[in-house]
Amino acid sequence: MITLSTRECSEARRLQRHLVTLTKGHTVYHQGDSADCWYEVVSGIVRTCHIQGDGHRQLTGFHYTNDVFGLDSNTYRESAEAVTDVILQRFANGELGAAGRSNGVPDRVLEKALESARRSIFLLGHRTAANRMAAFLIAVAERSGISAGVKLPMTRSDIADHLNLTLHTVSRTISEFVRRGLISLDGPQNVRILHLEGLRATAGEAEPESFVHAAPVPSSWDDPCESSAA
Amino acid sequence: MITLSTRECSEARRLQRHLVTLTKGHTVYHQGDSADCWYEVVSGIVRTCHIQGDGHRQLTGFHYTNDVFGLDSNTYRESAEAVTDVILQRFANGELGAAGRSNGVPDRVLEKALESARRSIFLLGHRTAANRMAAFLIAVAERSGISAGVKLPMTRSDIADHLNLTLHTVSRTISEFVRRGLISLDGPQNVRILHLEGLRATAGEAEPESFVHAAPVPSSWDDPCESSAA
DNA sequence: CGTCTCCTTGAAAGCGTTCAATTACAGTGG
DNA sequence: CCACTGTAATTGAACGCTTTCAAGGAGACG
Repeated sequence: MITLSTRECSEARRLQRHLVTLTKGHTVYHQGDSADCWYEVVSGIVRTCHIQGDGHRQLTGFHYTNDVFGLDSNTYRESAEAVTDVILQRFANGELGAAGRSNGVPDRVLEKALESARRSIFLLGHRTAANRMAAFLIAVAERSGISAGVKLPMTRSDIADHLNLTLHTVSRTISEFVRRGLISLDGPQNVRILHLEGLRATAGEAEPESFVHAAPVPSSWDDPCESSAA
Repeated sequence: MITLSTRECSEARRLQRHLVTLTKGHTVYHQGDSADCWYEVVSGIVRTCHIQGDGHRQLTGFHYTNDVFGLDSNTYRESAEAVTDVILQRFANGELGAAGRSNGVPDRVLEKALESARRSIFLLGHRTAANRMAAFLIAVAERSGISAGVKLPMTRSDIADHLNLTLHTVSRTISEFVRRGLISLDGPQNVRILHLEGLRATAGEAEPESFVHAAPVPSSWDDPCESSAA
């Protein structure tokens, strides 16, 4: 199921590997727990949540099949919960080096985690509710294969906490997309994308034709002093 | 000085390593360039910016001494620019494996990048302008050592694009903090933190227990820091 | 001294939140 | 089968924060 290079496979063999099954709504680990394992999703969806001091919940990611989560150094700074029934593969962290947990996690796993974090940053960077919601739908659609329908097994509240909006705004925005003919709904969880280009434009990711590559910054970096080290 | 383990050092020796010097405002690389190097900041501050299709600029991070940036797989999805005069150490990516660039980047570097990405997510997850601005000031202060004054070499516009606000809101929020006695300014770039606990509370990161000003927050903070809780 | 860039501030408009009510639906027990 | 219950989703209306539009000020530099 999991695709690792041969080198990574031999590394992984040294780790304790377990399959974990959880039903919808249950917790994989809590924020503040000792972070001695990380996980890869075999099937289902997991959400990672960070609770701030004032009680605000921030959803730092939805993790689908082959995604990894739980790569924290000391204690988990977010909790992880099953959005659907899930099967996970658990990996033990190597013993803590001087720099904290470091050994035993293959490069590719860290890269995937970094990739995932970046997706969240780009999502949150969109300005308006419609921007963020459209970008989110596109992201979910791309993960599921754009094909026909997109499933949203998470609640509106989950989406809201992921996009830093309220569930009301999420609901209203989805309704607005339906009115505009961008998508249609078959129940709250089943979305059909009718007009992908329109969604892309709404997300702010379409090229407005008008400007090619507005990068007036001079690339004056060929000449600066450059010296090789050690 | 870069601190790497002996194993990482031997790995790093296989890489091409160069020192790069850039003056304020110049570009390290552009979004869309082929991503064949990553960088570590030796001195100064670098910002990484992502430009969306509609022209909106998102600032994905400020990178201080010892921070790394530029760890992209194929082409850079953000550009990197010098906020101040900077000295960087450039590392060549290993040759591209089947999974894209993977070899040659030590675990610790990927971990630092992941850490950095998470900080951005947590920042953007704060709800209001005051929340995000306070959290940003605290983050910058912690990086610089809380000590006395905090320097903000980046422009208000940079901060705005990092927190997903407008420069007007950033400016107004800073002014409000001054009015409330949380900070004082000595020129736009020099901040002195007068009431760290108040800032923490504003960021939403204080425990609800220590919430004294639950409701109104009048502008009677004029008196500098003193007993906030009990 | 003029120009430039950056920062600050006022006023009005727009958008998202908050408060509040209604609807839809799954599960449960009569 | 149907009422009852609880959770999730939708929608309306008013409020308020952030943006937008507009103007003015503070330094740096030639």
